[in-house]
Amino acid sequence: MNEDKFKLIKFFKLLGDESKFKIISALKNGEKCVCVIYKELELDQTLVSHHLSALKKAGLINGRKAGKWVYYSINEEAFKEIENLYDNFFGIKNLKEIKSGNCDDKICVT
Amino acid sequence: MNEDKFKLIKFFKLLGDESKFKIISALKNGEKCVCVIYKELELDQTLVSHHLSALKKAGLINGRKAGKWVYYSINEEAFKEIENLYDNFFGIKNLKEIKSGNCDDKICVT
DNA sequence: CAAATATATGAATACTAATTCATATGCATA
DNA sequence: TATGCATATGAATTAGTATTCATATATTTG
Repeated sequence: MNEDKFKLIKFFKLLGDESKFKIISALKNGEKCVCVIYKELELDQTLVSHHLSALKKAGLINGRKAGKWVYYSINEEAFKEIENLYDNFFGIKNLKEIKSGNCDDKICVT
Repeated sequence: MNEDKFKLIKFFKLLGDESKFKIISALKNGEKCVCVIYKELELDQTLVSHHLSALKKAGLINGRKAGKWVYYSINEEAFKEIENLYDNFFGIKNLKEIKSGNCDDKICVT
């Protein structure tokens, strides 16, 4: 489906940014508050905040507020979904044997 | 390893572009020459050419020249590698149970 | 060889997204 | 309540990348 394609593209676009990738990596082993994340990654607080809000908006992470702090964690369901979508689209197991799509066929012939 | 991280990020960045994503999709079932690709996707020849060269440079596709034509195909080895790297980094199977990384620990305490 | 076709390339332009900057909000506590 | 810390937000700036444009190269064919 087409929705799926865009979900995947969006996921790739987000994770294709080094800062966001690092943030997700940092959350792999469980939730962390913003201050821990940005100190750990040596990134600006405000920058991390922007990235977090993009990741949250995309549904890849969850936020939990506790007092002064906000704890972010990976949304495992979202990752599972992405992994399924990926398998449908590109999973190596789905690559068919080479079929020729050469220029003698109807699309390319002049 | 760090090399691996950058390989993954690069992959995501490339596939995060809709045109490149479509091109890879178009190659799923086997090699195609440039003219088939750009007509099929209704994209400019020169644009497709640029994207193909980026994908090739990144090692995600192979090119085979035959007369006037150049046939591109997915580099399955590269995809396998990426899939392994992904599993190591984010694979849902690798996500640990929540461990708290809260602000009482040494990093965040003031 | 001349003309046509397939592809590539480099520079110009247009976009998009990341980063920074200034500042606001909310909560905790002295 | 005044101060300080944690986080968020919006605007300004910067950087990076996609797309287009003009053109070059290679190959095939009449």
